[in-house]
Order: sequence, then structure tokens, then C-alpha cells
Amino acid sequence: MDDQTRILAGLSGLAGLPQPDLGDPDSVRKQQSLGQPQQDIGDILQQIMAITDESLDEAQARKHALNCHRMKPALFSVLCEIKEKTVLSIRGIQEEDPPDPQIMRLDNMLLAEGVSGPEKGGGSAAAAAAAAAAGGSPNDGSIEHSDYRAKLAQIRQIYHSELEKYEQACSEFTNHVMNLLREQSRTRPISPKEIERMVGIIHRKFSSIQMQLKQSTCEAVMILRSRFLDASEEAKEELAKKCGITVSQVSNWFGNKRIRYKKNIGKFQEEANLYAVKTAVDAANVSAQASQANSPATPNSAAHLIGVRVSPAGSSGSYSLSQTGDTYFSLHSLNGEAFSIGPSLQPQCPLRHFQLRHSPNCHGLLRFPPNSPPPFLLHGNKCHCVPFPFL
DNA sequence: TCCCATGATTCTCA
DNA sequence: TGAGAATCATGGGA
Repeated sequence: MDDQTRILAGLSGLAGLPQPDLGDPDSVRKQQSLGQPQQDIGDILQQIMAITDESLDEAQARKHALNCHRMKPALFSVLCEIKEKTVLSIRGIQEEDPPDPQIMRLDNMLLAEGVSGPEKGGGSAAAAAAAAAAGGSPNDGSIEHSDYRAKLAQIRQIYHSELEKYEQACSEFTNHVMNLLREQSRTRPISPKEIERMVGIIHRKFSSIQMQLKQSTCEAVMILRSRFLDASEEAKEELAKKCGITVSQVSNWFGNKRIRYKKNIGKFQEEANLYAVKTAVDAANVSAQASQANSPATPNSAAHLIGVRVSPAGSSGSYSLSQTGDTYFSLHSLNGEAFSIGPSLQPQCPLRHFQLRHSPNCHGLLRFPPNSPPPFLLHGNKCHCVPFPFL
């Protein structure tokens, strides 16, 4: 059955006429001779078929005339319908694919590595890593780590840059094709649905390019990771060889060093804080002794509130609390419910960070867990100790 | 004898 | 699986 016959059949169906026997040419001819509408359609089809033999100017004029023809919408609709039922229906089956598991795997990996999605550690961390990689870092063990992160940040940057380019190209190309198809739909049976389908095809094509980009990025991350890990292992092996010990001994040494270094840093900060408090409290003692007459509260009731045993440090109304080692705190009773540690402790009370350990010389145990709410409230320049049941 | 530094082991967790 | 944390074992110095 030729196209002309099929179109005629479609149009006849649209007009509510009985369907001709499409397999019989005589029947078709009979239908064509039935009336004026069929004759018009035949003329139109003849004009369309002949349009390719005409000159460009004639074809343009003919096209314009056909576009204005009263039968054009019906003819266009039938052509679209026929096209939809034949070629496009086959494509439609092939195009409705489920999400590609390979893309899902790549997406998950890029997300896990921090290449896509929100940046791990934030932009400042990446900048710091980049700076460390460029200028080096004095901390042993962190150089390679920073280097790794800097390179990862580079990969991330390239990935996003390329992704943006792809998306822009995809958008531009899609718009171009859509405009082209819309323009052509004036003379060809191209329905909006077909345009939509074409957009889907374009997106799938670009998705395959995007998948290649993701795959390349994943490979780059894997290579970087393996190089980084290999470098650490090689360094350990070399050290072990030079020292005549095993690699696990080197690992133990580094592990112990890391942990003990961290502990020492914490201890150092704690001691620095203790020293700062002691200096401030000494200064406060001098001030408190001068205002002895203004401290009426009983020390024992106040001590009970924080659960420590205090003993008078002097006759001035200030009280010392014997604690670990040689560190003492002087607490001035204010109103029986709160303590002031002295006006010079500002703006933040360093005692918040203290964790005082029990010892035989300690009169009481005053423990402030690091993650607990601070037992001090700030009022102006003063740091007040509020009741806090730590014992 | 006690304290401290250090290596090694074990367990937990991300 | 490796890093971190806790803990144990051991040797040296005061």
C-alpha cells in the first residue's frame, strides 16, 4: 500500500466514511471519485508530491498556499497519526529504559568520594588543602593527606566544569533541534509529541557522554587514591628497611606518636589554662581582701551546691579549693547560690575546659566533662559558678 | 621501688 | 580495613 492510499484511508476514516478495501486499487479509485472532498485531497496530494520537482521559488509559493489550505490541519493530523502508529511506536518501546545501574553506581561513588554533591569539609577546607599542597605543611603525616585532598579538589573542580559545559551544550543543542523541528512542523508531519521524544533522545545521547565523564572522573579518583596509599606504604617499607625493623613496627610507632602527640597537646593547653586561672585568681584575691566586709554568705552552704569541700584560705572571706597538684582556686561567695571567680576572667571562663582528676591530695572531685553544659554563666565581666552536681 | 617513656596488642568504629 | 583509643609489658632513671 503506498503512502497516498494510506493517507486517503486515514482521511476517509476521519470523515466518518466507511473504510475502503485498501488492498484493492480499484476500490481506492472508486473512493477517490466519490465526491468533491476526495477530489480536493487528491489535488493536494498531487501538489505535495510534485513540490520536489519545482523550482525553489515555486516550491515556497506552493508551500505557502498549502499552509493556508482549509484541509491542511486535517491532513497534518492524519499524517502525524500514521507516523505515530508506525515508526515512532517502535522507537517508543526502545526508548523507555529504566535508570542505568552503571550510572547509578558512578553517581554513588562520586558522591561517596566527595566529588559530586556537597563538598566534604567545605570550601575553606579545600582552599586550606590547596594552600598546604602548594606551600607544604610543617606537620608530619599531614602533607600527603593535604596533597591528596588538594588533588581531589582539583578533580572535583574539573568534573564540575566539564559537567557544566556538557549541560550547556545539551541545552543549546536541544533548543536548536526544537526550533528546527517546530519550523519544519509547518511543512512536515511533526507533532509536539515527536518533538518531545526527540528531546528525550538528545538527552539520552548527552547522558552517555556524561557517563563517560563520570567514569573518567572515577578512574582519576581511584588512581589518585591508589597512588596516595601506595606512597604511604612505600614510605613505611623504606623506613622499616633502613631501621631494620618490620613495617608493623613502623606503623605502631606512627600510631603511638599520633595519639600521644594529641594527648600532649591537650595536656599542654590544660596547663596553660590552669596557669591563666591561677594568675587571675591571685589578682582577684587581692581585690577580695579589700572588700572583706561585703561577703556575708556562709561558705559551707555554697560549697554544698557544687559538692566540693572548701576550706578558708584566709580571713578575708575568700575560700580556696584544694585541687590536683599545686593548683588552687579561690571562690568568692556572692549570695549563697553562685560563685564569682573574679572580675578579670573575661570574656569566657577558662574553667569550662577543666577536667580535674582525683588524687590523694584532693579534697574533693570537681569534674567537668568536656561535652557537658558549662557550669558557668557569664554576667558582665564576671564568671559565675552555678550549682552543678558533678562529683 | 616508683615513675615515665615507649613498643605492642586489642578492641571499636567509620 | 585502617585509624584511634585504651591498655599492658618492659626497660631505664631517679
